[in-house]
Amino acid sequence: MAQVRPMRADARRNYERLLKVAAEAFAEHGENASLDDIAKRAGVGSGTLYRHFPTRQALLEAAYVERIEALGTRADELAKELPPGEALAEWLYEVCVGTIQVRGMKALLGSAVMDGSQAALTACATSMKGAAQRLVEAAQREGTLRQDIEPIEVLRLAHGVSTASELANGQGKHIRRYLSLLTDGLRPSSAG
Amino acid sequence: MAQVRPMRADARRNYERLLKVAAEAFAEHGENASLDDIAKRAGVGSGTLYRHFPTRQALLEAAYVERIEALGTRADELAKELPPGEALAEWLYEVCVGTIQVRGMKALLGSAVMDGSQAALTACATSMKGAAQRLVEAAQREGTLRQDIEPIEVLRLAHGVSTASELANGQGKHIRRYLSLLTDGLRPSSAG
DNA sequence: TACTAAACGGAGACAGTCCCCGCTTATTTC
DNA sequence: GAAATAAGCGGGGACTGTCTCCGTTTAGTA
Repeated sequence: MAQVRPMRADARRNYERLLKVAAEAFAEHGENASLDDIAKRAGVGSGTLYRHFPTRQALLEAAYVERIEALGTRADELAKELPPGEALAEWLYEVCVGTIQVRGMKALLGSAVMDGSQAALTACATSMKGAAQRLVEAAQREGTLRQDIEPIEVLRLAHGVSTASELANGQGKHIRRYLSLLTDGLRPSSAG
Repeated sequence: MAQVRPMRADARRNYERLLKVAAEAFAEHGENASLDDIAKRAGVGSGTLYRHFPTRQALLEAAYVERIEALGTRADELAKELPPGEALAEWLYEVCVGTIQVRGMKALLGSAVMDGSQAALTACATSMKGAAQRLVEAAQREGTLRQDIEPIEVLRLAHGVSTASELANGQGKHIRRYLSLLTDGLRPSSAG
């Protein structure tokens, strides 16, 4: 394997600054924050930005990997603390909250679970899918989640729930409700 | 009431052409089709386009009202043909299909059911919400839909289902499945 | 200190939005 | 039919954003 020579000091510095500024900008203006503006705020030319991050996706991804990987870790914590079904439910809740509250993460998570997206191979995607798989399989073993459903489908449906909650425009106030509608179904409960 | 003087013949002509071209363009390039390009293809200046349709939303709406109102009519047809629960299910399916297949309609339907959107007062929004209300209330009376859910929530959830199906990227192949997951819930069926 | 490859940065080509305002024309009036 | 007029046209241009190219600068090395 070719030895990867370490980044030059100035390059590393710029890279870090760009990431920091980008995270702020995406949080503030959403996924369409101006890239030239991010470069400017980071005190570099736009050429530098595009060299480090060839696409908006790449920058978005880099800016939020940590947060996404934290969701992966969180999945395992929840798996230890709660019974599988509840762990899955709570994890999906936290995923949805992140999706809505951190502007810019929606696009990223979306393309991570999108069939045919190049992003499907990225660290974010891998980490999300891994976490989902562990929780889903556990819940299925436990018998609280139907067998005929794939981990990635659960992620896609969660994304759908985020979309629905977003339309209700309450800073995520409706996530719990819509998630439980999805879990319980739209039919009247047998208890009702 | 002030008498509304009819549009001048040339104005009406341009208006019609713009609508026709816009519907094509949105279908082809999605909701972000270039407006100047639409003007050009319709053989008018961009000023003319912006005079008739001050915002992209306005154009989108005008281009698709008919189709949306057809969905309203369709709701009533289905209500006659099928028992309420099934009518609602089938109608939601058709709504989702439209949302996905006709590029550009997603944004429109989305803002129609979005809380706090100006579009919430438009013809599209009214017609969709009316149709949803009729079907939802019938299904609730019949007892096949839980009582604690609002018509607009059903529309939002359907929009979520469209989003999820879109991520699965099969030209709507997954709509039926995701819609029934929503209807039945994610728990194992009592039959299984 | 001198060399070199890596990295920088910003000008500029391009695409999109949207407004402004001088010009054109459909309609009305006589 | 000609003149008057207001409704409507249209494209130039200011602005914002993307992304590339290439001459210049600089970190790392010997």
